[in-house]
Amino acid sequence: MWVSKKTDYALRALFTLVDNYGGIPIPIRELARRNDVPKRFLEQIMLDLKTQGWVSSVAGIRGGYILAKSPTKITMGEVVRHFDGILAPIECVSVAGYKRCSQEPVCRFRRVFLDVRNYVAGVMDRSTLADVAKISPVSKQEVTTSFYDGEGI
Amino acid sequence: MWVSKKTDYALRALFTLVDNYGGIPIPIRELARRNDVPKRFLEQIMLDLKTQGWVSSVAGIRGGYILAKSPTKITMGEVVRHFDGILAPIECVSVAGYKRCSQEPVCRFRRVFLDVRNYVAGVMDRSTLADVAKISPVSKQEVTTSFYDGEGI
DNA sequence: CTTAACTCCGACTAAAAGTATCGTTGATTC
DNA sequence: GAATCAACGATACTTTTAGTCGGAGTTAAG
Repeated sequence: MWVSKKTDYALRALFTLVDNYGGIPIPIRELARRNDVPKRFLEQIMLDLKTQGWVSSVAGIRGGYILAKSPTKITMGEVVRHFDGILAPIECVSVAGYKRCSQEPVCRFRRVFLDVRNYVAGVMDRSTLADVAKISPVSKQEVTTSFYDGEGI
Repeated sequence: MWVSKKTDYALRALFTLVDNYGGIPIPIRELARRNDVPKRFLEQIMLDLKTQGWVSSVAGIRGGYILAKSPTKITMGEVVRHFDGILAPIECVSVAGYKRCSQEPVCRFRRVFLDVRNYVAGVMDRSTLADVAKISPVSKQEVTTSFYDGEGI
């Protein structure tokens, strides 16, 4: 698994804030409860999101968090990349975390990973929070079907 | 990065054996040297590949490893999945490592990850070692170009 | 029949990453 | 000034990663 819990939790909180965009601040306690995230851990994460300028906070009673930026201006790619470093499956095909590999002149499977990288980056960077917020949840039907398109995963 | 060094090293060794398919055994020392992999670590990995039935070994002097199965019968997906567990970005869209998530009925970004999973699984399970062995190494030119197709990664 | 070059096997370890928890302090409203 | 928040830094526990090590068993060649 290459999307960490931290990213997962961050996205959960962000989408709650997207739904609430323009409304009154939501306290961490509430964000944690609604999204089934450990409150103390979410605290850390929200602080991080704030540093990134994606959310802003109001202290004191009646305080909490709101989205600081339009959901059309934040992409899935930015969020995942921020918490997990790189989107690429392997460093030799990453820009953000590129590392030279001694085998580059002869490596053949590198192209396969490059292909994957390009697809993932494309999807992630094209998906804004606003876009994704409109998506309807994946049904069990749908998952089961797609699981057996290929050999599964 | 979600492809471990172990997988990387395993693939390097496997492609050397693919090139040598039908030839005499290659000792670990040689596999390690050619592919720039720590010998003692590769030892472990080769043993694992043997258990999987992908390679077989000859003990004693003049011994070493050969591919035990046709390169058309081993896929990138099998290898990566064996060492790294799952191909999916997150457990809730994986079969091999599926775990139920409390947010499934309301989660919207899950579909994005499902999309990624389907693509990755497709590419990986369709690519046999024989197919990939024919690929020419990625040129610097090519990488630089594709890096800037989208926003990079 | 010994020796050199191999594989095989289990245990071990060091470092990093992942997943949190805790104790306090400071801000804000009622 | 009491109640409810966020802010901050430190600490802790677990798992994964990326190896290393010593020695036992196997085989071919001289």
